[in-house]
Amino acid sequence: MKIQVKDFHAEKICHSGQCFRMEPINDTRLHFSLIAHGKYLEIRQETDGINVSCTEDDWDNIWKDYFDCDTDYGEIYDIVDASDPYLVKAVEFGSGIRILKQELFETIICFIISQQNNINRIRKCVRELCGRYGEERKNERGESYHVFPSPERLAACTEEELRDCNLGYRSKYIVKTSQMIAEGNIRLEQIRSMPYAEAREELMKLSGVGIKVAECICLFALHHVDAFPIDTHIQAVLQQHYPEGFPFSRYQGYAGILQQYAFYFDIYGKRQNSLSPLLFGKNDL
DNA sequence: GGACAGGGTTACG
DNA sequence: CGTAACCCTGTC
Repeated sequence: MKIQVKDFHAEKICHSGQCFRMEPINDTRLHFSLIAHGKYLEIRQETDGINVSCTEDDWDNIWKDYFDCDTDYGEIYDIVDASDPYLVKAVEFGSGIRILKQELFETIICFIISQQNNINRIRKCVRELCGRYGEERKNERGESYHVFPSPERLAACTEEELRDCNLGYRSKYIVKTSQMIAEGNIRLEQIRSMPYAEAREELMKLSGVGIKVAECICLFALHHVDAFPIDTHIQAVLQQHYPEGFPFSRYQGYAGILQQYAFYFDIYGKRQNSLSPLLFGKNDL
């Protein structure tokens, strides 16, 4: 099914570090698979939108919102301070990145895994976790895929079992956090309806969730767009380009999105950076 | 081939 | 409140 949508760059989204179950198909740069909400989706990049492998119903009920398609990301360019060359460049470089609305439990676990870790390895860990503990299903072509495991399933794992997924010391956090959620001590339903500050505070009660991970969960699952996770990259950016402080008040309602663009620019924008398997550019579709 | 770092958090002192 | 320790793998 063909979807007309502006400012949608599948490849950049895939590598932006906010999601870990979207992958290139056959190392292409235009064709991607994604597993979420128990479903398998393929996305093909077109010049004026994307082609998706789902029914119209699923697009309307699931994916449209998942990709935040009701938000006009073109607005971002208009509100960025034209006299801030760093941000102008970052936003230009990251154009087409959207902030996804991912599932809460999955996002919690993925970002616990993300600490002291890099994107490729996070992907590998998550793939392993899903392969072992996620329910198996078949896509339209009869190929099997695994959905993200339930809190109950992960709560039943021992720390040692999870270590086999190369999770290291994070295994303990994942068992504990899954147990807290499965036993109902922390209620995800409630967190979903909380305002940003409250949700962040509640998330930090989970084992292995500190301020940075909580901010990531707020931004990439709960769509609190003022969340502003500060990792080592962003820390360096703030020090280098905003010694007087980042103008948060100017960018209310956009801080998280700008953070994501800055993060992406910092990782891939410098060409000599070996992390970058590809050279992205503005006209690089 | 060993050392180091990779989107931090916890548990100490 | 600052800082070591946590685990593993890809990279140089």
